[in-house]
Amino acid sequence: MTETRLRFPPSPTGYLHIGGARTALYNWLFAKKTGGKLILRIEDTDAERSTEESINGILDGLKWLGIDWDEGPYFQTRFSDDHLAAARKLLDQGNAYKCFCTKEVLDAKREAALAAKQNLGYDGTCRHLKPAEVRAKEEAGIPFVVRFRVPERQGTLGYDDKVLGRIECDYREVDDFVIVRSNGKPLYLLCNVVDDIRDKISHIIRGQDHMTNTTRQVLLYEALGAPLPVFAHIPLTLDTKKAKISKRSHGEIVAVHFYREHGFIPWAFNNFLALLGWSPGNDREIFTRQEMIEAFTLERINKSSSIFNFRKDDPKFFTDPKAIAINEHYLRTMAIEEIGELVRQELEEAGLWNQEYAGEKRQWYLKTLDLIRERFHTLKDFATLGRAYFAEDFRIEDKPLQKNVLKFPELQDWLPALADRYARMDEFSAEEAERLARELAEEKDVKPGVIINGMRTVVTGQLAGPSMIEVLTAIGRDRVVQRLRRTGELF
RNA sequence: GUCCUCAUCGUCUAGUCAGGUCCAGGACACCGGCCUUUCACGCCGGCAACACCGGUUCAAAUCCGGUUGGGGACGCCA
Repeated sequence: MTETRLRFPPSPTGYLHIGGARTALYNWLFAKKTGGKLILRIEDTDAERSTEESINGILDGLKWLGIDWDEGPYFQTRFSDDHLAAARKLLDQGNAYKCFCTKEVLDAKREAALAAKQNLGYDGTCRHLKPAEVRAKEEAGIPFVVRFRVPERQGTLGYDDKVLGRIECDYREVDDFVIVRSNGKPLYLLCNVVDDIRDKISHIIRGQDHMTNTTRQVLLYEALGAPLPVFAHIPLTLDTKKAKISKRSHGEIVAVHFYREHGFIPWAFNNFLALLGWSPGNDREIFTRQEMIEAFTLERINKSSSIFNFRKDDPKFFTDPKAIAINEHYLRTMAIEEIGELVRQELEEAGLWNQEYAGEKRQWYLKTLDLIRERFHTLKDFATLGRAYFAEDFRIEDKPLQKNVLKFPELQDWLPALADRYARMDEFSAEEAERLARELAEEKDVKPGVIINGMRTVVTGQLAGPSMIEVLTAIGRDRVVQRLRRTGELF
């Protein structure tokens, strides 16, 4: 069997969004699974909308996700000679013709058709122009586009789709489409096919929004004398109102960089994305890279589109709850050393990183992460909710402050007193520290919870957290004593 | 308007090709309980779906037809 060759061809007109990322992921998975190659091709033929910034954004997004490619990035505009040669060939073969209809006229016709609820396609005005007429118009300097001449055949054309099965369409339904602009620049439908032929692409995995393009491109392959690749049209991701997600209407929430900035673990996000339109056929949902590569097949991609279930302005779930759940799963189960690396980046960004965490304090660092990761949702939480473990300038949240501290003014005396007892201990052990706390509660005739919860608030700033014993050892005697002694400042 | 296409819990989905093992399984979310003098994790339990109508068949989520609903495309964008 010859090598499988896949491609991911983003147009650099904006950031990488989750739909594109998922398409890239599926291509990547299939390439890896079949031992093939993934080609990255930047389709920048739309000069007006393509930007350098966007190219970098897409590359960064893919790198963050860990989707690597074997060839490229190629830039489509570098191959315009190939595209124009193909257009020339089609023109010479009679598979294409020059069309002198102006954009204004076509737009007007389209608008009229839309208003009259008529068919929208090109009416073929220039299709039957005689050679002499063409020559005359050319000599008169009238600009023209090159249109593909859809064969006049009975019956249907189509292709076998790996996801959807046989797709067919009547020849009469396909309008003559433009392959070269009037400014001489080739268009997507043509460029895409020419590049795929040159790059020897064997499998095209792309969104279902390309289905009508594929129908037309099938004709291009035939006219260019090239074999058809395997097509797999994957379902689209829609928003909760079942509209196609787009950068324009949804903004940041559908951007890959949003998830990087919100502390997602890259592979966890891939794992979520993969499940949006694919399943292994059993109840398995969590996969390592290797496991997913092995499990992935085109046949198991879903036919129907899925909904990206983010709820705008939801305080608890800032994106699809399942995405967060999967991220949490990885956060709790990944090897602590790996988490350590990811959190290191967060701490560095927040200015909380201490080089000793990689050296003599490494054990403490990893143990602390392991202690606090249980109730976190994203990598960001280590630097925010977990700030008290790494710095002194942590904020005491208002809710626990009210509930656990201010409600008991006596704590102003009790907690510093407890701090003194801690300071006097020969050896600071968790068990003994807890015993002393309970002893104090008994002396003052209050429930231990008053002391313990007050202490948690003062020491960590949080309403919730690991058991107090563990917190004490993680933060360490010196810092605990210091913080308890300053309880009065909170009143 | 035309063409293409899809249809199982709120969401992601298993089951559909090879009809019976499915009064439909898992996950997320939600609700309740256990654990925990915090909160979570974990564990246990609960809620919740075969779009509709016909046909084929001893038997239909599964096959066929239609209806309805959803999505996509119809650019000198990609």
